[in-house]
Amino acid sequence: MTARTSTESARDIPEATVARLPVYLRALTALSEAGTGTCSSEALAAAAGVNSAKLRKDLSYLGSYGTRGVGYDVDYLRYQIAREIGVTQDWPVVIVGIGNLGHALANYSGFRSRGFRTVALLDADPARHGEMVAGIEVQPFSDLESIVAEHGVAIGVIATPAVAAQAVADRMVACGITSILNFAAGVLSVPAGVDVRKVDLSVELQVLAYHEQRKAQGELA
Amino acid sequence: MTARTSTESARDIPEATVARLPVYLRALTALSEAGTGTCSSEALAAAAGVNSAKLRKDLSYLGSYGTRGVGYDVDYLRYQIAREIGVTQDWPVVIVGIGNLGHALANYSGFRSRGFRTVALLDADPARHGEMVAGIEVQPFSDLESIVAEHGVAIGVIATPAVAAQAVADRMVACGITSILNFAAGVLSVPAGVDVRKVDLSVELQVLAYHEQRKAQGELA
DNA sequence: AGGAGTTTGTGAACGGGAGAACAAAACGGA
DNA sequence: TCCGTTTTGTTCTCCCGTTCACAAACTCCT
Ligand SMILES: NC(=O)c1ccc[n+]([C@@H]2O[C@H](COP(=O)([O-])OP(=O)(O)OC[C@H]3O[C@@H](n4cnc5c(N)ncnc54)[C@H](O)[C@@H]3O)[C@@H](O)[C@H]2O)c1
Ligand SMILES: NC(=O)c1ccc[n+]([C@@H]2O[C@H](COP(=O)([O-])OP(=O)(O)OC[C@H]3O[C@@H](n4cnc5c(N)ncnc54)[C@H](O)[C@@H]3O)[C@@H](O)[C@H]2O)c1
Repeated sequence: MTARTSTESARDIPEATVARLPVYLRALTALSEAGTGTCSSEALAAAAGVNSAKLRKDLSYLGSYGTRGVGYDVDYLRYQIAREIGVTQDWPVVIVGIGNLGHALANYSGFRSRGFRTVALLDADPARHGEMVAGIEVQPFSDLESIVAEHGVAIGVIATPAVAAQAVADRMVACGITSILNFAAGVLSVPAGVDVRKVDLSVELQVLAYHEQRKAQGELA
Repeated sequence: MTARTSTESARDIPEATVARLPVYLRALTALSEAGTGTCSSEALAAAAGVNSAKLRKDLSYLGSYGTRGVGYDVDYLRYQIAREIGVTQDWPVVIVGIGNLGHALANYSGFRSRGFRTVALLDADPARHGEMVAGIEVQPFSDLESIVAEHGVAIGVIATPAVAAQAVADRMVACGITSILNFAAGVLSVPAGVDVRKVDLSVELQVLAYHEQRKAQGELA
């Protein structure tokens, strides 16, 4: 929006790099827990499953945190990446649609341990209200506005059926949520300034099926 | 492997296009159910949430299934895409790790309706054996080999904790599975010829957090 | 102090995908 | 039959991301 004259970490990081930083972060955490103090770009790249040149270029967008001839300090680099992607702070999250998938998400401990705190579970079905899931009570969807206002929620997760997803997204956007993780099928339309990421398991399986079919065809030749 | 002298559909489709074909397929299904017989690239692109030029280029890799001045026949195009990505046939699938996420996946009807049939639910924990989930009995993980052989399974889904994922993948590969959908964190190492797709929900949230943080920084300036 | 050995950070070449723009083709009406 | 309209299929250009390759920088050993 405005010109970016601020302090450090003001350079804009390529999207492809942003998507890999969490992978590096996880690999560094594993190394740290294993007692490793220092690692080379080669070793970290192997742990993260990427090319080492790509890793070094990715890290170079953050700054020069390595030492030539030595490598990277695991804990220091871990902190720098965590700070850059914003997981040093605590992100309140609401999950809407507590069905099969919503239950699994609510019970997933990996979110909490990475800086995401589920502050509410919402569902439109009155039969679900009051149920305790992972220590949190399922509340009516109509409580969305007050909860978002109270906790300053910026991130919402949609796990409702596809037909309800757009309406849920509209409500979320209206009350100030600016990032949405969507598990429902179909495209969400949201105003500019709101980020949507979509996870579509059917697409993943269908891509696998395509390649599988090609393998089978090849064998006939 | 060998030169590709076979019949039609022998051209190789770009990966980015392959990943979008399932999206077009879903949009076409919705149009068909709404009674639409014909649609333009513009209309279909809007329904799928992509640029119309991109859509036309994607479809051109399959062949010339449209009619200039008219558009595409919805059902005909739907069949052509389904055939190309291999969802006209039935794909048997095994799910390993029937915990929170495994339950949700087993209960998900969207897989069955898109040509994927869950033939077995496997778990290493004896306490889970015999439990019925979505009409299927949870079986011991050691039954993997016989089930894969019996049903000709080519696609496996891993929903175990991260520590077990590599071992599960090794067993899958050893008994002939050549496509894996992995929900566990960390990188899987598999031999060439085996496709792995990874779904990492934490990464998705962290990417959202990164952009969210940048938005917040911008407001201070 | 100096040289050999490592490893980072980055410039440059390369490849693939996105989007604009247009020619070719089909249709409909006169 | 012919012309205007619509929409596809494709070409061309640009941009982003990947990878190679190497100079700069640091450590360690003699
Ligand atoms: N279960 C899976 O493994 C899986 C996999 C891929 C995609 N999905 C998608 O995720 C979504 C949820 O799947 P599921 O299996 O959990 O479905 P589900 O039917 O079990 O749960 C949906 C929940 O959303 C609630 N809901 C419906 N309308 C609502 C509204 N307007 N506001 C708030 N809540 C509402 C329902 O009461 C229900 O509890 C679906 O869109 C599905 O396509 C699920
Ligand atoms: N629940 C979620 O929403 C969610 C989200 C993102 C990622 N994940 C990932 O998905 C995986 C599963 O998550 P979950 O919440 O279902 O965990 P969970 O602990 O509820 O379930 C794991 C299941 O795997 C079984 N298992 C363990 N070792 C096994 C082995 N060697 N062979 C076969 N089965 C084995 C366990 O008995 C258990 O039933 C984890 O890796 C998790 O990080 C889960």
